[in-house]
Amino acid sequence: MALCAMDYKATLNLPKTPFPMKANLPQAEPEMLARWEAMDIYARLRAAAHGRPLWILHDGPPYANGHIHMGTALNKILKDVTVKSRSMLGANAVYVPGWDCHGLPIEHQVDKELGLDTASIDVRKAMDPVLKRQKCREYATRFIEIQRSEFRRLGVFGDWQRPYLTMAPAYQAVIAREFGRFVGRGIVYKGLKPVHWCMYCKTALAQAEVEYEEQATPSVYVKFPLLTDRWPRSSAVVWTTTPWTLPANLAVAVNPDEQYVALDAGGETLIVAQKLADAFRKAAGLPGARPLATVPGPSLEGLEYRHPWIDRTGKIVGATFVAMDTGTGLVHIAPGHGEEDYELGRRMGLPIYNPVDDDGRFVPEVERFAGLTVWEANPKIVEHLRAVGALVAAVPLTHSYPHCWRCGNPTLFRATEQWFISLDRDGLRSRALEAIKRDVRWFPPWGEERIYSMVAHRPDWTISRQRVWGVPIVAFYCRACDALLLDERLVEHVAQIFRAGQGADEWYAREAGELLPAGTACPKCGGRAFRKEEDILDVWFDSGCSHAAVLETRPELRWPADLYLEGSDQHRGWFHSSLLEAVGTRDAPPYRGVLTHGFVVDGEGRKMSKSQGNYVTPQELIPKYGAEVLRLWAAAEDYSEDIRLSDEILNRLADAYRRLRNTFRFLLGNLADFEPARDRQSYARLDEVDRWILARLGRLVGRVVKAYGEYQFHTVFHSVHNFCAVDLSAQYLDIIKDRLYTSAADDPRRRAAQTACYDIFSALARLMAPILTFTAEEAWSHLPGRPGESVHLELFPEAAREWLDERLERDWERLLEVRREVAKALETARQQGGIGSGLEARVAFVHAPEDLPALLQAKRDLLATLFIVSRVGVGGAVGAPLVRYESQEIPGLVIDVERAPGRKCARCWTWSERVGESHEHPTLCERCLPVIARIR
RNA sequence: GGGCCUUUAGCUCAGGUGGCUAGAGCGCGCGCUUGAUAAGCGCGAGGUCCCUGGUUCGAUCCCAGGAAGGCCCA
Repeated sequence: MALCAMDYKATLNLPKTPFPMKANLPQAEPEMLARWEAMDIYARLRAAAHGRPLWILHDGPPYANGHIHMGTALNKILKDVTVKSRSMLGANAVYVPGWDCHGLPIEHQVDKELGLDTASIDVRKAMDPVLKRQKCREYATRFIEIQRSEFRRLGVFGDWQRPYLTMAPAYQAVIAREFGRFVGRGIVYKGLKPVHWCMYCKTALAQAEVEYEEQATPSVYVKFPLLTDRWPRSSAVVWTTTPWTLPANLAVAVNPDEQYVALDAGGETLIVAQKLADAFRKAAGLPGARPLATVPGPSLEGLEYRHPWIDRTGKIVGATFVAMDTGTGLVHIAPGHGEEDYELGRRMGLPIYNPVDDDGRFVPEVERFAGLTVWEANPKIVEHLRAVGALVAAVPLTHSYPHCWRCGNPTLFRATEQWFISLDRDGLRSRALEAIKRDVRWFPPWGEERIYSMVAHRPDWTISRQRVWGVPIVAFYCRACDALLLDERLVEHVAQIFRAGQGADEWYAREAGELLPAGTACPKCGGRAFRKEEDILDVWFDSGCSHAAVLETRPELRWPADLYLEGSDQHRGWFHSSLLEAVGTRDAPPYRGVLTHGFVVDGEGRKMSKSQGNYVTPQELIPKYGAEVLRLWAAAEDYSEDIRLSDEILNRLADAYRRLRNTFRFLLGNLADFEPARDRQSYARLDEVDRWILARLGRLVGRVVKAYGEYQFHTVFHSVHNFCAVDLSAQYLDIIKDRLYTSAADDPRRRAAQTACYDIFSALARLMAPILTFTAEEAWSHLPGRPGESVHLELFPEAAREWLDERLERDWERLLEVRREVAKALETARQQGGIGSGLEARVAFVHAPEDLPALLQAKRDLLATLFIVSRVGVGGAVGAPLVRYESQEIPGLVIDVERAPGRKCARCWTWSERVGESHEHPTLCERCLPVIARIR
């Protein structure tokens, strides 16, 4: 009895797999995380990699404040991809994450919670420091917990049980000890430096505590009489918006690259920049002032001037920072009141003069204005300038000026005592510069130039902060004579106390005498009573010590690290502080390589900001796309530049994800009955198309492994995705469907195709595992045979030598070109309604140019399969075709398309003239008959 | 304002040392298939290679200037 058409379907080997098409990532990922946790994947990885060469990515600690954002997510994903890929390349890639715990942002949050963030409260004295530090510690701990679970949710593997924390007592002890090492090198010093100062809160303000607001100020043009007879009654004219800084004036700067003019202003001579002369004449109400002479900037340098009203002289100096957009091109320099002034003053050997006290009042030595606050003094100084004839003009002006974020009042820039590490006293700068060039690889290469010029031009490292939440600067003062007690051995002694006890809290819990070795005496006066320094170390010093506190102390790690991997802002930050710390104490950089990535920006390339409304967070995206799509995003983008993120981008990546997942699924579906040990076919028994795809796979493996080695993850993604979409889905898999489905299950040629599918799947799952961490694992567990317990414990695949067959690749490259032309010919026939499926067609090559006749002849038996049509004629035209197609791409190639002769086989859907030969199965073709016979 | 960097189809990316009708995948449009089916296949339409000059027989690629954007300083 003949089977009806529907029943033949049951005789096919259609794909079958429990690996679902729909990933349902937001739900599935947490289950996978639980599975990894249950098997303790990180410990398993360590055990598996035991004895392999160490490879260390040292984690730059994120700040333990707030939830993670897309930037931190990107960074951690890139680190994870790096670590996982190194592991699969054969290394023992240990990853210890860490957190940066000290510092102002946390302390300020705690101040707020405690109600200490109001004006006129000295935060250092407002409460018991030990108590406050406890609050800060709790705050940091809270966010470490939050961030840890957020990072783990991304699928990042690492030693999450034992991360490093800069607030751990042992770490704090290392910070103190490292500070001591700098002391031992003799390059730690105390000096004056201008900082933002709030005279109402009576505190120094960090950069982050300053807000810029519009403020109305008097701007004045002031004459500084020159002591020269080059011009009659000449004066340098400066312009300033802060008249109160004039008492501290010690120099006047000109730009050596600019031209100046001497203006004749009714018997006196005024010197201003040529470019600003017109604007000056207008502002000064001197339209008639005529230029007497042009003077190059450098010829003004060295001239002496008299202070407008104070009995002292100063000199004109050159400075390239003098701008030509406003003012007169001559800048009044007060080294105690400005950053650039300070740097210039130091270079010129000027004193860092600050005549303003903590209350913002002039000190007694300032005649006329002593006791006045700078704001009270401002108008009086202008008046006085007018009285002594030094005022050329006063112009009211509104400009942005720094204000205190706590009390909202305008701040002063005022020199205060700070601690520094000298960059030049012991050659730290030059050693660091040499290390940058000689000992470190920078990815991308321009990172080298960037950090090089920063180190080359930076001022001495200011390491002090006037705060509580951090590690103290371990120094003492004699109560009797106020002498500074700063000694490496004393610092080390204190560091031991930190290590043995409650970390740096010991500093605050103990008196100086309990911190110093018994019998310590002042070297100056022999006094035995001391007080403690109150400043703490800058957090950049803390994190800069991580190489010492982590790499050197953990037995599973190694100094130096192989790689630091952070955003490009860290050239100024952690890369920089770590380098200075390590070179300063160990004469070598803490890393062999530094990789940087750009910043996350929106779809238009603009920075993300909450106020702009283009800000998205991982917490919003993960429930929608799953962490896997974010991982794919991090890997797909070229991170050496800015990384764009938008709905369209994520949707495209979700599409790409589906394609990759479906490729896995299709491969697995066709491996359902494949037992590698039993069914695997040798290379020699594979079909030609199988050998071709393995050659392609070999190329892919080579390219991808190389790309991982060079951290070129976007190349990995694009290569694999292209392979799946083109080589596999559109070509190989489409071609072998017929063989897989219609052959007898154990037909060696079917097993041959499965052998190729097995190798392809096994390679793809491993190649993508560092990126598609969840999906590769899920798919891997469905691999027939006995796959390892986790794909992450595997190594990357290697291409078998026999796979590479250049002759085969060349032939197939050509055949696939022809295939594309056949597809166009079929499409033409389809448009005319002549055929639907390609199997309804027969194609014939009417003309074929050059190499093609021989090639087509040689491959004629596989052409129908390759083109997925029912018949192919290579011997010229036959009868009147449905369509005659002349190729544009391959000139001279002419293809006829006609309806395939015979009837459609009910089982394999191929058209054949031999359908109907069997009485038992009148709807089957000659190919299907023996298969059915075997199944019976 | 200064230093470093970026700018190739709607999106993500390729385009060694200057020379082709500038490529790929995705997306989009139109078909096919319904035995990868909330899938698969085919065909097709998309680009003043940021702009302006210059060098050159010839520039996406080299040089100069500019625009937009990013990071870090000021």
